[in-house]
Amino acid sequence: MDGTREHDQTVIINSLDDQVFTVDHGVKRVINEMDFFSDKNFSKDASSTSGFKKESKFVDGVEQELHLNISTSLNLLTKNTTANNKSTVDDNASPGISNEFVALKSQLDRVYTENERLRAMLKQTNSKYYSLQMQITSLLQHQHNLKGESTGDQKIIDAVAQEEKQRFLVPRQYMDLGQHAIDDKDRTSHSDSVLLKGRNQNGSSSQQCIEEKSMANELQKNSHTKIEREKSPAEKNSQQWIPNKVPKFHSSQDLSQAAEATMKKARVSVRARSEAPMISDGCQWRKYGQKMAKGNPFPRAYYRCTMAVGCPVRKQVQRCVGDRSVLITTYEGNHNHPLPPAAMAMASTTSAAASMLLSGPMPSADGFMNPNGLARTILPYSANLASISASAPFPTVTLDLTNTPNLSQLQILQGQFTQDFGPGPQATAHSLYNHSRFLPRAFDASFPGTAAVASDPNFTAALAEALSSIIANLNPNIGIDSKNSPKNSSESNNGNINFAGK
DNA sequence: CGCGTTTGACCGGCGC
DNA sequence: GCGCCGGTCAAACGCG
Repeated sequence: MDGTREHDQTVIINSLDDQVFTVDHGVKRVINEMDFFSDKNFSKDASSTSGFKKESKFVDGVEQELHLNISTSLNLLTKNTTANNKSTVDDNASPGISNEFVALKSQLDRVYTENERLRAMLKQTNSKYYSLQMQITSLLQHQHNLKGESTGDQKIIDAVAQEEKQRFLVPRQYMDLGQHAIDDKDRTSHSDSVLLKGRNQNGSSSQQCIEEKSMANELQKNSHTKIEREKSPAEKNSQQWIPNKVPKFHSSQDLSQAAEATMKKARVSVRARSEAPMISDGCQWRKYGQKMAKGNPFPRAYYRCTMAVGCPVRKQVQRCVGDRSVLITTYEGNHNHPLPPAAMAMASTTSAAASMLLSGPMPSADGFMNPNGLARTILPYSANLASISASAPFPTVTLDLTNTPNLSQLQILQGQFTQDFGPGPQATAHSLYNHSRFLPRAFDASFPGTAAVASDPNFTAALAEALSSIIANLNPNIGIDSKNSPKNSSESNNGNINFAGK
């Protein structure tokens, strides 16, 4: 019965303190903080995850190596192995228990198969995002190099300007929207409804959302107040951090600059349940300030990215006044440096969401982008997950990861897509279909342990990655300029098909 | 001693 | 013009 002892080791996620335990014959041991974005979790080298190495031995005849994240899902899906925090098979099991063991084994086999499928999905998604992020980074760096090195070459400048102009054609519309939003408070309040409806089902939903919107608006408002003194020489040279003022633009060149500035000022707010002071997103942050925000008893912490000198990315972390367990993390700016795979997920999420916000092809009859329509169209299946606020000069997309939409909600998505987008490219529609197959599976509340996973901040961050994947697929303008990298763009689509096919 | 955090001061924008 | 507010700075402090 030695083989059955392997079943005694299970992984339990404590959704409250984000710690992962192994249960070895009833002895609970804390391994470490689980981080869906850490290298080790996505690494093929399972041995690097020292704490989970023992998970590798599992069931006879089944591949032994399991990744942390998959192991987590596995055990969460197998309530029989986790529900009681103890082994379901005794070392001295009688023959009468053998039937139960066989049943458990078959169940584990099924679960393992399911996890294999999920693992393939995760790997596919992760690799796709890594690829996309690297393309974005290289493109941005290439553009900056062109700008910086060829000040005397008017042709290159013009080419870059032209490229920028095309790239930010829609953000120009957004600038109109922003001004429009400022000038017309009625419309502003109307757009606010995007945030206020269709959210949490609990009683604090409105308060939470209002608080969140307030924070986002505060960010946006105060983004104007960036002052020259904060810029270090390195930052000035790198052009990565420009004052958040909204200058008046008269020429097309100014407009492109404005669009670029707007692009950098797009904000992504992530709501996730976490008892930890900060969600783990794989980046290195340094705290540079803390303030008590009006109307919120919890302090707001200010962090800046320290992975590279002069990286303009900043984030604010604050607890929701309505629900203390909800951590609101607001990201601003784009990284000016390559990111480790561990940080790629959240960075891709925020980047994709910001890109979606700023480059979404959302023309409307009146010439303005309707933020409601934007949210409804780009995020047709995630009405409870993402929302867009355009009530301030700088847009904010909010990823609400505190909820787990039910299956019925997500099953509507496909229909909504066809309705909103009409018959689109086959690859895109296919990828949506695939995602819609993936998401309900991930969110299905009927799955044992899903709620616990969903409440884990790291899981929610991983969920954000999946969400951004969908967002990126729905919006072909996101992430990379297709004309610059048609091959990769094509590969991306193919990847989606493969993503679903497995 | 170096690095990160804390915290009071300072700044500019905005509303009245 | 004044006060409020959010964001940032930078000196002081703590920790390894």
